[in-house]
Amino acid sequence: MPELPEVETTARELERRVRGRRVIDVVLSGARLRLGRAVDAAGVDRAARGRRITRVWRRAKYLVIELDDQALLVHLGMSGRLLVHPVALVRPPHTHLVLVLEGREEIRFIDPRRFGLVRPYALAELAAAEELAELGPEPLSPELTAEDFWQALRGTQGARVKSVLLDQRHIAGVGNIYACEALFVAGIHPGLVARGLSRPRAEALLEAVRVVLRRGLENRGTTLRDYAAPDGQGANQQALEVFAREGKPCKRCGRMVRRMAQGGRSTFYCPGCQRR
DNA sequence: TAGAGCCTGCGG
DNA sequence: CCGCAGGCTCTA
Repeated sequence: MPELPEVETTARELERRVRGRRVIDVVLSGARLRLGRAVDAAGVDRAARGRRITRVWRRAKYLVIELDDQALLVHLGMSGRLLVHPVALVRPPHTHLVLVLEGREEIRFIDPRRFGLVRPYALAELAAAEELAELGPEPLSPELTAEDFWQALRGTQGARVKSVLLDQRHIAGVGNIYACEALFVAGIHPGLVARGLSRPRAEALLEAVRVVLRRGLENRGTTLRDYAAPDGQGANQQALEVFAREGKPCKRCGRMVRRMAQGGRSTFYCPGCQRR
């Protein structure tokens, strides 16, 4: 569920709410998370218990909760949330990690589908973490130039442009919603072979990615089902042009928005506004 | 570069 | 009951 704007919103709100607080207890559900792998319970406990939360930040769709010289790397998968809640004995189903803080509040990681990830790292080892090793550039960073992006597109084989946007090795943090929205804003058909995009169209696409991500951030993310940040739901759903709007009229040209399958995911697009 | 698989929950 | 869901990884 969560893409760059949702994860960034979660990071900012966590930072605001819990930075500087000490973790006095750690509770794990024991459930297996991503790929059916067990969470390193002893490692998580060691990394968090008794330490102070010094910083919370985002890289791609990963969150990093820094605790002094330790860190927890967290991915929300499809259905994960990180919430701040008053301490309670009874917690909602699918609560897989709780960091109990001084001050009668706790951070809860709740993930019904269990595609998420929680993994402890020594802060000094984080830069070499396998999860972060192959990630491409941050789309909102000025260090990513249109030229770089165009070269990345040109370096792909036969991949469609939509799939390339989802590939975290080329550009990090874009998911299904914002990929569809960016292609609409750029007027590009999702089925185009990425390698064949002209330099001006590549530049327009990068600009569109930035526009939709910034808008998503301003709206604190898109809540279609159950996404929520610590301070509540997002508002970006009302700004969506094509995503989840199959059969509805395009807001720009009035033609019906279509849905097609690409790589096992749904792609929403307007056949009038998005050209090959 | 598809497709399956990992999971639960919801809406039609 | 079936299909579908803001992700990622491994396989053919």
